[in-house]
Amino acid sequence: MLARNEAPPYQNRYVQETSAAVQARNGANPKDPFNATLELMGSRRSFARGAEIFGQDEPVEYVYRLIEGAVMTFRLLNDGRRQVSGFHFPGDILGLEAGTSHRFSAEAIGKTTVVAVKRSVLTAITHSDAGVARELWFLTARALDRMHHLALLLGRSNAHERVSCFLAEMADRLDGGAEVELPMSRKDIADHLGLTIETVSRTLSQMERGGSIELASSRKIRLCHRAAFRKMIA
Amino acid sequence: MLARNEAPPYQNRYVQETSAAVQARNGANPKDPFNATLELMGSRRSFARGAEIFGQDEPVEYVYRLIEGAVMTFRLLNDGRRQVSGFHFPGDILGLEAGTSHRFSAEAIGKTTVVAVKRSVLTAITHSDAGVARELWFLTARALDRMHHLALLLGRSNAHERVSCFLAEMADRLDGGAEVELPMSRKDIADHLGLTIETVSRTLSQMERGGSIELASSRKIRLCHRAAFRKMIA
DNA sequence: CGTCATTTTGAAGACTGTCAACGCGCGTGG
DNA sequence: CCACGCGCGTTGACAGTCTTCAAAATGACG
Repeated sequence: MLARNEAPPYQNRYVQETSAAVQARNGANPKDPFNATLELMGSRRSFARGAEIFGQDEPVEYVYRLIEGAVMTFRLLNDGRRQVSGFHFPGDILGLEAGTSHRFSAEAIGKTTVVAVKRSVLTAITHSDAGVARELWFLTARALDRMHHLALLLGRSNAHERVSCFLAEMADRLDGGAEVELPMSRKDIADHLGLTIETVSRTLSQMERGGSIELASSRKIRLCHRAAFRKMIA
Repeated sequence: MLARNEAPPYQNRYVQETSAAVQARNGANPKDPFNATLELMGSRRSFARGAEIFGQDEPVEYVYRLIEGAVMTFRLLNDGRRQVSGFHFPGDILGLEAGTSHRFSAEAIGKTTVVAVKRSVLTAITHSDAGVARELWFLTARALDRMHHLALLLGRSNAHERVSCFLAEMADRLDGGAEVELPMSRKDIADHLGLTIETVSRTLSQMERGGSIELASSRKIRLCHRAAFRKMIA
């Protein structure tokens, strides 16, 4: 019944996943070799709210495993426009790049703890350990799948669908039952969904008036009919 | 001076790429081990215009290397809305999935020839050959980078920027100098850019009136100031 | 309790979508 | 050879959604 046991729509098509990939999504499990390796070789670091973990175009020095808190990744245009590509939670791997520079920035939302592993170490391992190389591939493929989902949302859905889909996703990830405590601001949500803060706010208000959600506070949202949210964007 | 030597904006941040990845982008080079492997193990297949190469949610049987023609990949919603995630040209790898089912569909645009390689064979190799595993990772990472670029385009730019960016990308890929011969229809472009065919058509007409392009025919477009297109979405 | 950031709400406007008609190119068949 | 139908693309008028601009309300924090 727990939210974490219900795969988000864009993930449940993975008929078969490596155990490590599953564990990476569900949180720390020191028994699995891949994440155990990360934990062993890495060192803990903490970031305050708003702190940049890494920046776009910077060389990749570390790969991060998120232990606590929340992180968003995004791209910026020179005129300030921002596209938040995703929100990341404990268990997620961050900054895993095949190239040598980061293709996007990562910023802590609220206080965040990570385990940082030297990318060079990880790379070195892939030369000998094909299992690790495949694991990196799986993680990247999952990120790619999410981006396909986001592109569909951004390109072919309206504000109501975008917000619904976002809430459904957060409900799955944040694991608070029907009650969702959002760590990010309206601006962050808007920049993720390709909307403005006003439209996000208005849409949430309309949804509350329509009875599909309840806004305990601006960040604490109760989804009344989760199934309805789930099938929003099949 | 050739278009192929000018990396598109979302690629030129790869400070370092494997040689095979570079060759995969630039077209057939039988000397590189990865593509040579594909050619050796695969068999040629041809598809007519509009033919489905593989469908979303189908099990992954083959991985394809595009030899001739053009292919588009897309996701569909049950109500018919479509998001074209990308257009693919000779040298590109198609249908490379980390999971067991395709996350999107692929359809031939015009007559297309591919080399199909059993995915199981490729997978088997990754267990022993870490180099191949890393190669698959690189290819997936490049696809991911493109999707980030697309998300920024879909989420944070207007019709004019989207079309400009699309034309710049096609000019780079199609390698016809300033003259671009588009293989895809207005509908395909619209579904890629999150617009309607009318908006795409209108935008192109406006660009022609503004002097930035010339429409020799509806599919043959001449870019007058390519640099201007390049920096549209930095 | 005051200040400032965040969020909500309102009104007006812009951009894109929708609906509809027309033009063009092309293959088919009379 | 030309009429016709059909798919594709273009253009116009209008409508709708979302954005922009503005201001009030709420909440966090010293």
